[in-house]
Amino acid sequence: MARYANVSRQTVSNVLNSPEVVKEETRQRVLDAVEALGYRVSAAARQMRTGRSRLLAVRIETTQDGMNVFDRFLHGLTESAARSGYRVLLYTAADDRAEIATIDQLLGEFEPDGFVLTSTHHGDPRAAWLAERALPFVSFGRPWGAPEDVHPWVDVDGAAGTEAATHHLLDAGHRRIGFVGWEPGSGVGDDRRAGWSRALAGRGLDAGLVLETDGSSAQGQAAARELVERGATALVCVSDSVALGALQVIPDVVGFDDTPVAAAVGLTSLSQPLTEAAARCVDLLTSRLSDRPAVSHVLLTPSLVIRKEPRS
Amino acid sequence: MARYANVSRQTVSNVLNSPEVVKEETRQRVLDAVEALGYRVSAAARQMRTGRSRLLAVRIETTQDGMNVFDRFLHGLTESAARSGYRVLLYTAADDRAEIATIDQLLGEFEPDGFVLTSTHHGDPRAAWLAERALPFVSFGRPWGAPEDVHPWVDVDGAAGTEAATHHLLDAGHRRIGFVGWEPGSGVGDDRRAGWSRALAGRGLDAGLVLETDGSSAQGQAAARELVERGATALVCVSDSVALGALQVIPDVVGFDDTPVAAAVGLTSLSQPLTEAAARCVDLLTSRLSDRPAVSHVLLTPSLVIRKEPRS
DNA sequence: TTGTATGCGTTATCAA
DNA sequence: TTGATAACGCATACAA
Repeated sequence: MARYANVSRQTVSNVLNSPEVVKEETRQRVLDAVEALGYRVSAAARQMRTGRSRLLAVRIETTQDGMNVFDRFLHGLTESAARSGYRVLLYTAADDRAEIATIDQLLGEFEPDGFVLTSTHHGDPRAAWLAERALPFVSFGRPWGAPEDVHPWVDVDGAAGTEAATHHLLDAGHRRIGFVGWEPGSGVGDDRRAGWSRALAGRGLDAGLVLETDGSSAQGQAAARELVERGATALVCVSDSVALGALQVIPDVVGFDDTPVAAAVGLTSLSQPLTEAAARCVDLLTSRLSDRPAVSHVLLTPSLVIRKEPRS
Repeated sequence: MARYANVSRQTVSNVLNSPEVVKEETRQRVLDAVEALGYRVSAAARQMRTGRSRLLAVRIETTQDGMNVFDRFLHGLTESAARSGYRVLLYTAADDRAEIATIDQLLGEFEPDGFVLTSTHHGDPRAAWLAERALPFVSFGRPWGAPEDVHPWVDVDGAAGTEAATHHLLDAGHRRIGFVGWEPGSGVGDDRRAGWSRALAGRGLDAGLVLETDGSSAQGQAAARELVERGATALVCVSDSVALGALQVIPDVVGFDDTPVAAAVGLTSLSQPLTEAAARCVDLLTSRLSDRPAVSHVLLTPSLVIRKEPRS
């Protein structure tokens, strides 16, 4: 490279890293050489010198029934990261402890510059572990049960979503709207439930038609049956999975996540702006990594995808 | 490290890479030091010296309707790779040309040791590009339209799957079984169709009830309507997407891929052994990477997930 | 504005 | 069986 352009290695490095310091003519000559020789910086060598890998590590998730949105988030993350000059490194882990162990190992070997945590929950040991060590990370999901700004995060406003869904049903004339949720204690589940009850409270309606499930369609269906017996005429659900079960019982149901299943069965559902969320995660992480001042968190609003007008 | 264990750096390296060459006592001392200091080899430094990154690169896919199986394959790949000491690096690309450009760039920067290609098709330029340069790669998907062993691959036997599906319907008493496929020329689609017609031929039945679609549920539904008009009493479909459409027309339908949507709507479907396929991809790649003789390809059989007995 | 020297952490080679 | 040395490619400090 340097020989080809008739300069020193240092000049080449300068052209690439601080172009303004090199004379125009020399710069052009080097740039031509870069082109001609198809030169690319070696990530490994650069990492050895700078200590930065330009790697972002993320755990790849799977769920039992496959009705999740992680794949779309991951795609967005990969794309956004690439735009900022980062690549995404994948790992798997069965639980929080295993994930911490893997992160620890990754840190020693590939030295990712940052981590993206997903599926945050109350008392999340992963966030605590990373924060303790002052490692750069962002979570897709709020620090449930912890102060709002203990670490940077991006999340989707579940409450705003279910509130909009409830209003949608109210506007169609429904007055006895139930909620099929998860067992309490799940930050995400409680948040989604809060939006529903807020909407009802806003119209002076009772928010008593609630039932908890394990998130399966089977329990969703059972819960829906009971709520309908208790007078519910429409249901807001914490997920598409339980909504799918509820849909067997009653037509006016709103799900959450807008999974392919929702589209397939004509289920109205709340769609998370996943590409946007992923992009914001990368933003937060990269500004942190380049010591730029960054906002501490981002809360996005889901949108209601209406697939069928409520009947009454 | 070396100082702590009172040996040279080289001895440490030997303990880690060729333990048999080091005296038992020294080895133990070094191992203790490794433990005490929480030592981990730096991937970057090792890569600089050896030229191997222990990275496998894969493109992350998305489809329009989200009814794909790639996420499960990717999870399996990440897990299997980790077991063999490799990590998965993700990238995105809009088309084959962009993918080749990205692979080229990756090669210069992160220098992945191997690539996993998915969604292979006739005249795939990616496989040709990699093969030309003698780069280690394996594809999940056969080299359609090329000699069987131009490169290592893992695939699922679509024909065997649709043949089993057709037999399933035949056994229930159906005699006029149609096939809803993709436009011809798609290797995967043609293969799946071949299994259906083979099963019918085996019973001396006519394989005339075929229609092509673009893979959407809408076209699946339209095709099903027409085939039913032409006398079909049951349908084998090239994908869950078209099967979903067909299901609106007639109950005895078999899909392909066993996506969450199939489970949601009670659609009988063919399930690909994706974890197994991913594991075999890693096997083929790692044996190639360590110059072990490897089988050239692996063909796996999908299994029929019966969700509803055919009526006859 | 450009060039020289150095070291990041490994491992291969070779000598002891 | 162990140790010394060199080199991978880059970026920084410093000298010219």
